[in-house]
Amino acid sequence: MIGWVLDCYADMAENRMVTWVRTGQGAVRVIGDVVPRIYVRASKDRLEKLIGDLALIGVRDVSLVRRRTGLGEREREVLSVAVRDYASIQPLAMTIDAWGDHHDHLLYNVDLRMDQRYFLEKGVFSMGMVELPSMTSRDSRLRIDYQVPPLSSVDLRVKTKGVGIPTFDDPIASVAVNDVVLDGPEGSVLEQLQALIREEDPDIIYTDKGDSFYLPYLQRRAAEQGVSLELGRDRGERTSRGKSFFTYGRIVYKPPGHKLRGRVHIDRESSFTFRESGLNGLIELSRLSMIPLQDLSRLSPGSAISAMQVNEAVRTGHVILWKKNRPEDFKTAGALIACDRGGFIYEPRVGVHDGVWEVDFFSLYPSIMVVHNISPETVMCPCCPRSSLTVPELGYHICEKGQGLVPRVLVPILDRRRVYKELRKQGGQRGEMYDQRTKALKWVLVTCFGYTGYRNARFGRIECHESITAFGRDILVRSAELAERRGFDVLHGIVDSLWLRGEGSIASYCEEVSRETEIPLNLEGRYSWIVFLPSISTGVGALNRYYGRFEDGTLKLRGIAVRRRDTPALVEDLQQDMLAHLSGAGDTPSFLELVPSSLEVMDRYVEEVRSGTVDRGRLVLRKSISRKLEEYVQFNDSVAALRQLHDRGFELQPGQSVEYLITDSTSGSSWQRVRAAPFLEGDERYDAEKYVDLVLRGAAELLSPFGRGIHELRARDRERGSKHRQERYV
DNA sequence: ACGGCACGGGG
DNA sequence: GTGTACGTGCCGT
Repeated sequence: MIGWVLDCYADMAENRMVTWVRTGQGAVRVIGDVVPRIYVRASKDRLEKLIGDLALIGVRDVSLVRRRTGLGEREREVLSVAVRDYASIQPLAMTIDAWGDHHDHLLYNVDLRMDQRYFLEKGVFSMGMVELPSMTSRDSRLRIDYQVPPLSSVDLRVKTKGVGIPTFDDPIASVAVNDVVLDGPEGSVLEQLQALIREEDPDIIYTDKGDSFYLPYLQRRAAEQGVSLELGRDRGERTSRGKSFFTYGRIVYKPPGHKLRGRVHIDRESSFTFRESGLNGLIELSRLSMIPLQDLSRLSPGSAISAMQVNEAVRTGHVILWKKNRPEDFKTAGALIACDRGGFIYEPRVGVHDGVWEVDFFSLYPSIMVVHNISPETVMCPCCPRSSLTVPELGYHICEKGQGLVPRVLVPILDRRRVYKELRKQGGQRGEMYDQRTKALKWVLVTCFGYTGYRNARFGRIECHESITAFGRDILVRSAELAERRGFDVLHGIVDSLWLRGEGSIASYCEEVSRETEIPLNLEGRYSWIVFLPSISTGVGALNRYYGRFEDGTLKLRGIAVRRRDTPALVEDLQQDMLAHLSGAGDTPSFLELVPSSLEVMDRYVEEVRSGTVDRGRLVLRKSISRKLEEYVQFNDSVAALRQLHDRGFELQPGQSVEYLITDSTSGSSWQRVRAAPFLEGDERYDAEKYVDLVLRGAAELLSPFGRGIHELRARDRERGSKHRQERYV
């Protein structure tokens, strides 16, 4: 019988691996074994002593084997220690670790995932095809035209009885499974739900906020009603702990995961990869990283690339150094940053420009890593001190002898992304599927660069990060020079993109640059017009704030309010409406002609705000919080809203968002100043003048290069106000 | 004037 | 298990 690997996890009590395989006849549970091994590197004498010491505490299944303990190194003798009890891996490692320090010995393969160990040993992988009952692989990980498993799914939606923020004490109002709505007495709803899930037997259950609220809520209600609720195919949920952590330059909150057994729970809210690239994106990354779908849905693309690197290392005879250091030590700035000047930026020419070409490199940073063989073991490798391959500006030499781990992992990813893009262009029913795979791979590629500079990454190294950005700057500068030589005017350039104006052949320019740099430079499009915005503080070109209209009519917007998460719907709508108005222009003169009339769009918004009739929901601001209420040292709108929530017994974790309406922006009292969104009833007075100012700012952001900055628009507003008053008196 | 605080990026 | 550093702008004191 043939099936697909749906899920895999360790049964810690029995020291066995449980794999769920989806066959034509449904899902089958397969029990398997893997003996986890940890490895110790030490001097010969020390290893002899370790063998004796381990025997004293009852660990006798040890042997000397040959493995690579570092990238680019030859195999050496290490001690392999079999750990029969899955729960003892960490404790045993800590015991051994405590017997000496890192001068005496180093430990390896301590913190590998159990599913990863199992898959690597069996030669199978998540979402791959296997033959039962032997669990032998009938699939190949890097196949492009793989057969996608026929997964069935249901959508689970829960409604609670109660007002404001739902709590575990609210009874269930209704539960919907796809289109079937279950309501009535709570106990009966839960029993019907159980029966329905058993009958439908879906492979995937989709929820929104299933992790952060609804699954634990349903369990709690079931316990309260004295009924049992089992949403998986086997008993028990695999839960983890919620956490706030620092990433992407800010704090985010990750709720505890609620993973089912034998069925996959995907919480759309807590799955970045699903949101960005759908089920096909998840499946693609699950196959490549060998991380089970359900786990992967809760991980970042960075974890996926990291897993791919670990897998590649293990397959090529490496053992993986134990990462004990947890991320409490933040980077001490200084020397590191001095070397790293980030991506190169041409100062944009502020204002509107027409007939502008935009060209972008295809996955610039990952391509650089491949073309220039950048990897932790290849940059300043000990084997090629006189290598002719060097990094611009920095002079680091790069290994000439072999391809590094990072490029080895990247090549198939870049190839796949290119092929999927081509397949998508050919059209057909599978277009959407290829598109999703492309998006998933794109994210993996983006984070791969970030990981090289991440101190907690397994294969990170700051010199790699520096080298990549140095090559990037060099490539962009050379490309800009080539453009100028062909008579193009370089209006703006940032990291992997250039904006050019001129009469030359853009196609042959792209060809030339692609040939010279060995990295494809693609034409993103031609703008009818594009506006580069100034920085308010410095007045000169802002790097990443622009909006433009492509010749096919689509808009490209960066860095302006519509793109920000904290912008209220009102201001977002304002900018969209103004942009729609401006997109009627086809060139610079007609654009400038439309600027005055675009202010009429703004005027309508101002009037609506002052009339007091704006739907309160459109005025809600959302801010993510970086700390707990008591840790804030400065009073502001968010803190006011947090206090309100606190007063009513709700606490938010760092990384969660707070939403509120501004009711009196000048008030020092929390309840006067804002109204937290969960307590909104829809008829409260809002601070109209505050919102008028937000509208003016939204408009000024777009029009500041055209004599309509915030000061001008405020003055105009005051003037119109006094004119209105005069008219009324006349 | 200055520190506290939050946001974006890429398709 | 969690990409980086940085520019930017608003707000409160």
